[in-house]
Amino acid sequence: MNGFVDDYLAYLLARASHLISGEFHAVVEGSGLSLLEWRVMASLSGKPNLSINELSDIVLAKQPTVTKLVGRMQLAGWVLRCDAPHDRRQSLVSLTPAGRRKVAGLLQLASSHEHRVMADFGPDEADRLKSMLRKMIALHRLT
Amino acid sequence: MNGFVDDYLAYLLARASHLISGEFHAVVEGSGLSLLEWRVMASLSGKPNLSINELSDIVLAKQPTVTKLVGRMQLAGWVLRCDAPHDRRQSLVSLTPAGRRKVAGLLQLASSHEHRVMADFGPDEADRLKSMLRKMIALHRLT
DNA sequence: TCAGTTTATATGAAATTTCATTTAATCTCA
DNA sequence: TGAGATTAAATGAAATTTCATATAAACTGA
Repeated sequence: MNGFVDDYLAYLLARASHLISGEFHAVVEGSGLSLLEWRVMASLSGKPNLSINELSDIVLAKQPTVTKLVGRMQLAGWVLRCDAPHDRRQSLVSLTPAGRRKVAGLLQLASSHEHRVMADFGPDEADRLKSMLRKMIALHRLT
Repeated sequence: MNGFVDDYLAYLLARASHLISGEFHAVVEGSGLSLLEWRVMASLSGKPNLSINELSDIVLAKQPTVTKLVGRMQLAGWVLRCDAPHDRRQSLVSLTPAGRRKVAGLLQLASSHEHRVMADFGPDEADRLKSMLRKMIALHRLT
């Protein structure tokens, strides 16, 4: 395919990620969210709230990017900011009811998209892929 | 770790890609290149030239982004543009001698970084990971 | 051949991201 | 306790990316 990049692990990861996420982003954008907004909302969906720093780690974006993104999402009515009880430097972000509703459907769609992607591999092979990725993430974790 | 996103294939791919590329980007940026510039130069390193469209496919960026990126890289003296002999709409990008020199060292470093990453897995397991990624890329190829 | 269509790249304006810095709160320990 | 160090988030300016569209060249079929 592309010479060097065709066999380079970092590139294979980037391209696979780009393609798989890209397929689902058609759905996400159809519902009026950007990739990053979707990631923020999906991350918040299980939890009462997350700080800006936690969010920027999870969504793989820089802190000022997330601060501004959250500002826009707050204007759009999907999230809410409040001060943390024990550390007033932190600003905790949580989903509004509207945000919760908005993300609920997408979570279903994401899950079925994932099933379709994994169906091309055997269930064993798909699990093996996931655990290799988890291992790689754990080994290279920054913290 | 992060609830939903912790078991979601698209996210595992994105995070693994982000971490592995991120490690090497420290090196890349140390040599005065951005991630995208490095991808452009690595892609060109095996070939006489590539068109803007081919490049934007390979480096996973949009066409106007690449047009402007290549403009900046040309000013910096790393690449050159020339018209395609058979289709004058195309603009073919190639490395300058300075660009070729610049990328040569990085290719070495990239390769040894990749070896270090893969060493955490057995050689068989690492190859299995790569071929699963290749298969996934092939199955979801856009063209 | 030439009108209409498609394809490749460029471009301007708007939106987003990033860098560097600031602000404000918390921690540390002499 | 309080001065200095550290941490969390916000901010302004600059750089980059994106969207929509423009431009120009190459096809296509009557």
